[in-house]
Amino acid sequence: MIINKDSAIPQYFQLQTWLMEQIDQGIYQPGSQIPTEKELCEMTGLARATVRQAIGNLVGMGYLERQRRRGTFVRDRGTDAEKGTIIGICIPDIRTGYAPELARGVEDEAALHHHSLVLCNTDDSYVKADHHADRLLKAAVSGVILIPTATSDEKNRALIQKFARRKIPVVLADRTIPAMEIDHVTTDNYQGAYKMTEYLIQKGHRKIAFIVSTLFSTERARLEGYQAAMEDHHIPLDPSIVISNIGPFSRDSYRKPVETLIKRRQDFTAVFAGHDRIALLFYSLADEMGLSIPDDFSLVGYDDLPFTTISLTTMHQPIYEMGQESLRLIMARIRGEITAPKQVVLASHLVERSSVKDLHRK
Amino acid sequence: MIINKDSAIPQYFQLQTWLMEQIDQGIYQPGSQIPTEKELCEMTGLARATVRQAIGNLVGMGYLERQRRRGTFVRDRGTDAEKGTIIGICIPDIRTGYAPELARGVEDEAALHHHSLVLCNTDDSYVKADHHADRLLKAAVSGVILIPTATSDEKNRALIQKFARRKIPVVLADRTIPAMEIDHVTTDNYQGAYKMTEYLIQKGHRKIAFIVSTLFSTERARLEGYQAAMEDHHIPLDPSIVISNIGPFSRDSYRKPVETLIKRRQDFTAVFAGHDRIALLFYSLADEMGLSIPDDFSLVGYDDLPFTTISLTTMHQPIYEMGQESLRLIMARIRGEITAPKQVVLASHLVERSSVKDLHRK
DNA sequence: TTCGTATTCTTGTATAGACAAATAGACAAT
DNA sequence: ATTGTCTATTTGTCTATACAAGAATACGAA
Repeated sequence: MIINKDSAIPQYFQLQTWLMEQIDQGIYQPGSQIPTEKELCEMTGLARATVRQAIGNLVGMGYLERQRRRGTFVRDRGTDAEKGTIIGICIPDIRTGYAPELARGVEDEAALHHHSLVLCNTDDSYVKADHHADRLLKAAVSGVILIPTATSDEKNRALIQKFARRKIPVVLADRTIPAMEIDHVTTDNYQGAYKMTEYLIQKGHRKIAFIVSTLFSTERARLEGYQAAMEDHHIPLDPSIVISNIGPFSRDSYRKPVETLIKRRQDFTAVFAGHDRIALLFYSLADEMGLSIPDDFSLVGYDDLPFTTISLTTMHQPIYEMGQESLRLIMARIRGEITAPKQVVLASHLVERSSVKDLHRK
Repeated sequence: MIINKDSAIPQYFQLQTWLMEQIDQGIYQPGSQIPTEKELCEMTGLARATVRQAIGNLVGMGYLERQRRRGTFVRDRGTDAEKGTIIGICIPDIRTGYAPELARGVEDEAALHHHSLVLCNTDDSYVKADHHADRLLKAAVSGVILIPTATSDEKNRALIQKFARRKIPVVLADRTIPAMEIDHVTTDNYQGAYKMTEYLIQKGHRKIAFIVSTLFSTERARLEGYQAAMEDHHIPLDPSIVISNIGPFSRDSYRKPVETLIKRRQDFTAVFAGHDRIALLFYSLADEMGLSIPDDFSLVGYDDLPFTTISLTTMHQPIYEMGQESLRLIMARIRGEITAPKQVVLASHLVERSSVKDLHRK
């Protein structure tokens, strides 16, 4: 019946596997008693020590629980539900940009379902991300929410592969990797930038400077949206006021290009900053140079970070919701509720404040 | 010799314990081979099955590793080092104040030693913190870094007790609990506020408004430092410009008291804001009311958060280092390197920017 | 009915012995 | 020098048996 004595598979292992199947299939319900050792001996024709070995292993694995004289029972909380699921999150830097908001969204959703969140800061460096990956594997996480680093798609793929080999699902948040079939949660950056550009055009701006780093899929999409909007409105693109060959954002490294751009302000009437932190830098440097926004030039950003001292017109991204969705997606994947790669795209909306001058009503 | 056959303690257990002791004491070095089963049988006079039971348990516990034909070896990485230690951190909100900087300090130090950090946001609520505590216990964390919530000391103590019952050490970061012997890492808020107040006095200010929430040990200490400095300089305290009976900070709830205070600006020349986020609110509201700092009144803060659009004179707190120290302390406690409660107090320093007017040189 | 005691069942501990499987190491053949 | 073969050793798997310990249950006395 259950045990094949001629099989190369050890008999205790056969019994162990069979018992696990019964439990997983719900034939032995959590909390209920499984047959006694003696009964299992009779059922399988094995010696008691062999039966005990199988049961002993399952006890060690958290499937069963033995009680002297009373019998052996299926553990109420199955194996990993016991510890609550642990999810890893790899973000560039918890201190900057939208990372805090995203992390909070993920964590709130995780707490709601009694999961735990392990935090990793990559600083957009592949090497750091790789070390974190090893650490997350050691900590036996059940899934990973990853914001791809500012490196080649190749390396980001390798990183994901590292988890895939251990059957650990990965969900990309915010940024994506081109030509890769993988779960991800983003906003429609192309549409967002398109609409923002149209907004500026509608306000009478035709010379619109643009600054992003093409290292990131999000910012590439914004660049494309900007270009498409300009073309659709038959406005010639001026490459000299489009800066895209720069690295990941830092105030220091962006200072020079931004300063240079501001000095050339006779060539444009508005600046579309790739994200709010760049826009903030424009404010700082404009202030230093004795200029004011939107009097000397108009400015828009992207993200809608919670700044309180400036009044920036920007594209609101639902960062918190993106975090929540990411966690929901990874949990659905872990539970095997979805099989095909799923892409969630959230809508953004324009938040009009006072950093753009309407050129029509001078 | 090793085994007492008459003892009530099972013989396999005696052997198991003995082997663990040998390993812990380094008599059997990591990576080295322990005696073969046969040898152990001869050494102890036990049957091989009994010896195997002891060894089997130790293999399950991660102490030993069996290799067919080669022998049984002491595992290189001892038991919990295997999975890396998991540390929990409970902070009010990862999005606000110094929380991101603190979390980053903790995480960097943790990553350096291959530990993992589980993030919990308490929103300064005891109920949320309590739920997080249950979750951290389930996740089997080895230690917890806690920022006490804005509730009674009683409840915060109960929270710590919850961990203590499970022998999980807790380190308090930033805030402390009065009359409690527990590891903590703080800065000297009393001294810091004292020095800051002296700075204002030295700049010619005598009517200095002060605003904090006494729910927090840090802010209480700052209030005391302020009062002591005023008294030491024989300046009478004016209770009408000291606001302390307010709850945890939020822009909405602080808006009214701050506005009211600003309207009474004929009663003071400078405001000492309990922390930078309050100071930032002063900037916003002053701006709304058409006032400017430091022309209409001087302002100082506390924390030195990385604002880039205002130029606030403030007390720099080494938040990042506080995070690092917290992690070092909890690890030392976990490893049992310290026994007596240890308090780490880090130094702050004044950062002079341009939010204070020197009243001497009008 | 209630309480204490004896019985019985189930897991816990322990022994003795056997064959299987894998591999280090010695030895032989190429 | 390399390769193949054999042997001894060590862990892996398995059987059969025995008694101990603890808990549920049945039974009998108060």
